[in-house]
Amino acid sequence: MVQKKKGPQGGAPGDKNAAPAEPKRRGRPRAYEPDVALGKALDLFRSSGFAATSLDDLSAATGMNRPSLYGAFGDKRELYIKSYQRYRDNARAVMGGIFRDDRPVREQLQKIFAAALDIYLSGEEGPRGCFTVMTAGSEAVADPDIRAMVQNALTELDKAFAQCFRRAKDKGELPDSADPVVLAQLASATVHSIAVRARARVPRQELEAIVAGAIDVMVSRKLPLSTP
Amino acid sequence: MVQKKKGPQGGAPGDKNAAPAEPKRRGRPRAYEPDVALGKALDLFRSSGFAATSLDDLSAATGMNRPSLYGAFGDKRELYIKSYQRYRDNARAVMGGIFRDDRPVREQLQKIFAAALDIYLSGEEGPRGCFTVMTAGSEAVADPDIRAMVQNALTELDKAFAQCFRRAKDKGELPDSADPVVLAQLASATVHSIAVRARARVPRQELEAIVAGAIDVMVSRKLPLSTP
DNA sequence: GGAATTTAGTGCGAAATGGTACAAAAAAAG
DNA sequence: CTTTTTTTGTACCATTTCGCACTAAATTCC
Repeated sequence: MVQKKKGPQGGAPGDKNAAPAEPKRRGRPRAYEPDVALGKALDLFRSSGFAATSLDDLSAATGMNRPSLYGAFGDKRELYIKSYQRYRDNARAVMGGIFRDDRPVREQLQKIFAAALDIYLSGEEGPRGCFTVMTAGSEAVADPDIRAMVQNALTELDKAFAQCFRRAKDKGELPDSADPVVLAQLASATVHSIAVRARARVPRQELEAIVAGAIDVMVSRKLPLSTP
Repeated sequence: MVQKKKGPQGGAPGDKNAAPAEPKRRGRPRAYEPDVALGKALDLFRSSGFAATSLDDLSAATGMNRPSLYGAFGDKRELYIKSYQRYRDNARAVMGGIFRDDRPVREQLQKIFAAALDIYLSGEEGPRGCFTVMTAGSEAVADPDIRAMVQNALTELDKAFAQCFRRAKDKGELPDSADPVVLAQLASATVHSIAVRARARVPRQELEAIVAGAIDVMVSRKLPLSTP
């Protein structure tokens, strides 16, 4: 039993605000919290990929035995997909906020890339990179459903960056000649690149230097000041 | 028996120029050509990755049975490493020439990216992307030897691009403000990005558009003509 | 307290996997 | 022709892997 035993979950009766839709389970209570378990599964998949992660590994990491795993999430592929969706949900939650709020582009880009680096470099046994990039490199070619999710993630990032640059251009932070879509693709490419390098254990400092250089090129450091 | 049966390999006696160092094998002749077999193994690994490729798959693809595979290349990991080295040798052969010869940067970049796209989009059952990126996403975190090779590949590309931009700057094709190292990182990032997208089956046309946009930003299309 | 319901946990089984032992085969050397 | 050397191909083994029956628990409803 790996996971923390769940205490009485209801709290005071009539407490509807705490956990959404947890009325009164009927049979034996679960010994795991699905959310926690899925997080552990995601960690494993991010470290080792789909094929190199066995159900036994997942079972050990989640603290659920295989039948429970199966009952809760379906077979390995479904678990992978659910893990990936969770990864994306989290990424969206983290990045979305930064993308949304209104700052000078340069500052915004810095925050976005820093957040990406945090995601890619986290992990107890080495950095784990970007799960989208990893999935593209493994399952995406052969599995249409998974591929669709990857494509989705890629275009979503492109679009977020594009909007970011479009707004900056509207605010006069970028020259008229700037093409938001092209800049967005460059920004995405920088993200992909640091994701790849992170998996190769390139030190954070180097990755930050790459990011800094890329930002300088995308939003030319020396434009709004003077034209020599 | 999948591979073409090898004919009498010597040719006329004294023919030393044909195959280098093929004197006179002593025992039973091999039923396969190691080079061809390694190529097939590489194809498989590129499509499915290390973990998802079984020795049976490799045996079937190469036409060698497992003991022969083992005798010729060692265990699965060694075979993977040799496959990767072969991939890199080939990539170097293709790209190296383009990097070396002396052209206007813009033209040179176009040729480099086109060559990369050819490598990434080839493959009978779908595009196979960049083996370096794939390996970074799978084996590189846990296996130090493999990781070292990946790091090597990454920095080699960075350096090649950097030299390319440095030369262009010397020739006056780039402004003094241009930083060859930063531009090189952007170029590498573009390569990584189209590699990832290729695996997600993004159509070639889109990838070419990304490349075109990136080139425009790196070597500003409208600089040598006028400064508005 | 007892029925119903839901989960946990053991354990089985069929298939696949990586690796190897061993004999038969094919060539050169003597 | 016999020996030696090298490779092939079959067969095998130990382990892992995925998935699922089936029983034992834990909880709610009556």
